[in-house]
Amino acid sequence: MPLEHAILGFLNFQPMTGYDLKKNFDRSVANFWSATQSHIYKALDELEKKGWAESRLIPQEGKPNRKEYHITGPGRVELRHWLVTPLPLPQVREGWLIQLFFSHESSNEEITALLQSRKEAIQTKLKTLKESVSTPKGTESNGLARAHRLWRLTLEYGMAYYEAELAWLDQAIEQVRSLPQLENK
Amino acid sequence: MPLEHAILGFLNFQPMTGYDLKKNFDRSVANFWSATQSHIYKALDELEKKGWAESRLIPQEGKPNRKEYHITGPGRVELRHWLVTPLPLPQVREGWLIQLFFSHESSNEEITALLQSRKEAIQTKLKTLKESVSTPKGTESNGLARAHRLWRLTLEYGMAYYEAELAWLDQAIEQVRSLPQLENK
DNA sequence: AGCGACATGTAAGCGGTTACATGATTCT
DNA sequence: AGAATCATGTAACCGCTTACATGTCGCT
Repeated sequence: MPLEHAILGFLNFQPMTGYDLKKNFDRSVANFWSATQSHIYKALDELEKKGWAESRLIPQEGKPNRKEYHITGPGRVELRHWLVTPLPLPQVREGWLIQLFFSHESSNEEITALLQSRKEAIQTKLKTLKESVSTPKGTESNGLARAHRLWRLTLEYGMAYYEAELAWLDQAIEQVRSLPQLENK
Repeated sequence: MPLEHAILGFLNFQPMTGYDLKKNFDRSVANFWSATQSHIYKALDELEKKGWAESRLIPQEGKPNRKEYHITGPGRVELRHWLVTPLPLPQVREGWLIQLFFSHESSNEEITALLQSRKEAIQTKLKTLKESVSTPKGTESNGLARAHRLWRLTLEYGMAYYEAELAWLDQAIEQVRSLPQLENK
């Protein structure tokens, strides 16, 4: 389960509360894995049950108490093991391809509009990705070079992916324009 | 919900049982949307509740009875509407990018092996896609040209996607090889 | 004798989302 | 006065998967 292991990954860096984790998710891995607060809290319970993390209460004044989780020995072992174990390719699930597939009764213009709207959505996604890669947040100090380059790689993956899709969309829009029109209707 | 609408798409072509639908899913859209039998039966119940499909029992001898579903008027309206309504981009969820992101404590060799194994998985996926595009199953007769070309487009999307990922993988493997090694360990 | 095609479903569980609930402090 | 930040969770639901259950016919 990537969520649990992502949490372990963060805890391996430093102890955190569920709240801290949420912020870290949003800041660093939201591009390829988002998590809701409630989901994170559930996962933390699970991690504690499995003995991969432990929590301790840190009382605070004026603010709610912190329930800080830290990774355990077995947690580190598990994390290291998971990190080098290839994940199976999950089932592809692209609803909009279903639309395209069954669009033979739509007009060429309707299909083009559908593809065009997807193109715009992808373009804005690509734009925000490009912005986040050009603003290197965080202190790029001493030992971080390695982690930083891996982080960049994940961003580059996203960009390559979106750019490939845009190229396909352009070509698909061209093809749809020259499709034989429907007879009936 | 793409599953329900995919079923409507098939029923719009001709009346079918859950069993027939499963076969059609496996044959034609499995590349981008797979469905289990149990899931299809549930969705058919739903469709009937919503009035988008109706069933009738066709007794058979020697074989189990067929419960054949056909699309209704409102079902057709719904399908046409859904087909031209852009879907929101779903959350990206790539577990293996989580692995890459947290791999800064793995050795360069371990990271390369991970990417390499993904490369092989993608290559076999691409190969089967290429095979299915070169064996044009089904009668390519008169009115099918339009539907057939849309089907081809979906396959081309898959191929473009996998090829882009392979290109990225090659480049990523190169980069990882030249990463500064870990100090500690 | 055993497997695959034909045909229908139920039940349990899992990963994830959305909505709800609470409450002090600090900044605008 | 109102919003944002800090901080924790529960409950309900949803889409989907996996496992289970049943039974005939025809082919090898």
